[in-house]
Amino acid sequence: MTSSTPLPPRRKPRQSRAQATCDAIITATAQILVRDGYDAASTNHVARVAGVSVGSVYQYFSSKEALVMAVMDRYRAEGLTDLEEGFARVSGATLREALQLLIRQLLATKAANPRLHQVLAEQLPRMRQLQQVDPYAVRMLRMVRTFLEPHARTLRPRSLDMAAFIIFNTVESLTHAALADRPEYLAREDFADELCALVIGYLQPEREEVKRGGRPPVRAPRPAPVAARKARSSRKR
Amino acid sequence: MTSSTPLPPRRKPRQSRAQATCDAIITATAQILVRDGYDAASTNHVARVAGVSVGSVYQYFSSKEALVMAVMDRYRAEGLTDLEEGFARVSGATLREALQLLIRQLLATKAANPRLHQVLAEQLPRMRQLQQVDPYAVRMLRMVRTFLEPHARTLRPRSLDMAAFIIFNTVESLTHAALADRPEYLAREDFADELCALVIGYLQPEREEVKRGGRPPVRAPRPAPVAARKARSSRKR
DNA sequence: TGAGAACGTGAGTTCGCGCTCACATTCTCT
DNA sequence: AGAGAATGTGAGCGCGAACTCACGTTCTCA
Repeated sequence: MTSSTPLPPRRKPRQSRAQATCDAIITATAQILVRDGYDAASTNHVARVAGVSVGSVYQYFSSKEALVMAVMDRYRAEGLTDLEEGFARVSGATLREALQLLIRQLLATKAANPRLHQVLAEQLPRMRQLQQVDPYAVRMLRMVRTFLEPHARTLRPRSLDMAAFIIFNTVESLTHAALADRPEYLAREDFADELCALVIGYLQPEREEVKRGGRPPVRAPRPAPVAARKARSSRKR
Repeated sequence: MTSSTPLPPRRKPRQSRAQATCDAIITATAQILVRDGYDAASTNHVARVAGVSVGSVYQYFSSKEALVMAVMDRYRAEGLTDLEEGFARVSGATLREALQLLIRQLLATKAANPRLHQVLAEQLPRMRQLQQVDPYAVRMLRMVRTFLEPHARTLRPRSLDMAAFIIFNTVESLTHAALADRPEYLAREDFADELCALVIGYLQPEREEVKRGGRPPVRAPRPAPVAARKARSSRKR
């Protein structure tokens, strides 16, 4: 009874040789995705680049989608552990400091391999059709929520779940938008600063209206130690 | 010289019959996209649903991508004029009021035809490859920037271009994220409120730290270029 | 050492896609 | 009316994709 299983499940590598084949296939897929995009990643092409035969590809991956999914899993697993470490590293810091570090880390991760993250982000919806619930997203959201929890009393949002959803997707989406439209933003410090401001401003409790045309009412117990912005009479265009 | 042009350009409908055919094709494409997704929208299928022959499709659209692009153009043109009206309607309001209205309007638009907006958003990157610069995005960004301009003096962000980019993509992306992962959010008032809080919090000038405990001085990784010492009398500007 | 499991092969099958073209029909305009 | 432009038709071509299968090779382990 060595007949192949109906459809999705495939043989798992048991020998190290097989594991190597598997890795080579995933690596080749990633390479092609980066260099030539999704449409160029045909199974035959992947096999050729990986130095194996098509048959071998289908030993371990039930379809082309499974192939791309494997690439996603590999790199998202990295991102996940990185971020976990990041959370651990900032456990004692203030919210602001923590966010500054974490956001910068996330930006750096994507900037390190922009094309890959771009292609994967674009293919995410396609993957969602095959995988009803995305465990990666679930874990990410849970991490953010756990991070917010101790500060809950001092934060404005009442639903931490929604807050986690909003924060996570804001940072992730803006990174991808920059990746696609404004690649130069990724390396700019001020972009990271803006992301921080966005998240922090969201988390802070409400305050009075900003009056139109009036001076900004700084109503704080203590003047901000933040370096005052250089006053400019003319805004940049 | 009535020979067909090499590739991209196609005949434009001159008679009303042709215009009707064209409309039917676009409508059919949209229908299929909504019902069955991008992969099911083959040219033959589109033709069948539209009640015309494949040849007719290729009279007016040079490729399958052009077909999808036409669908995007149709619905984005609607969204654009809607938003333009929205901006006009809130010209006298405060920033907060204006944002509340505009964000709610945008959410309502997407909620009215969620599947379509979802599919189109997913195909946007593919379209970008064919259309170097997206005039829709450009106009949207310009509208947001123009909207921000009169308030510039009271806003925190120094670069209005970056601010427009961030605000537009934040709202757009979060809407799509909700569309895909939390469809129930789209109709919830509190979600719209959170989006408003996000944008307003971002635009407002900075203030004191949220944290009350031992607060280390906020050191932006990149200190202000000119400030030699902490200016205590920073009433700014 | 050898039997059977795991692994690897790649020519070949199937399929449906995007797209064309030679031709038919309908409209416009004098 | 009728010439010519505009519009519409759909069988079919070429192609390359995803995927299979009958068979060879290598490993494992009693």
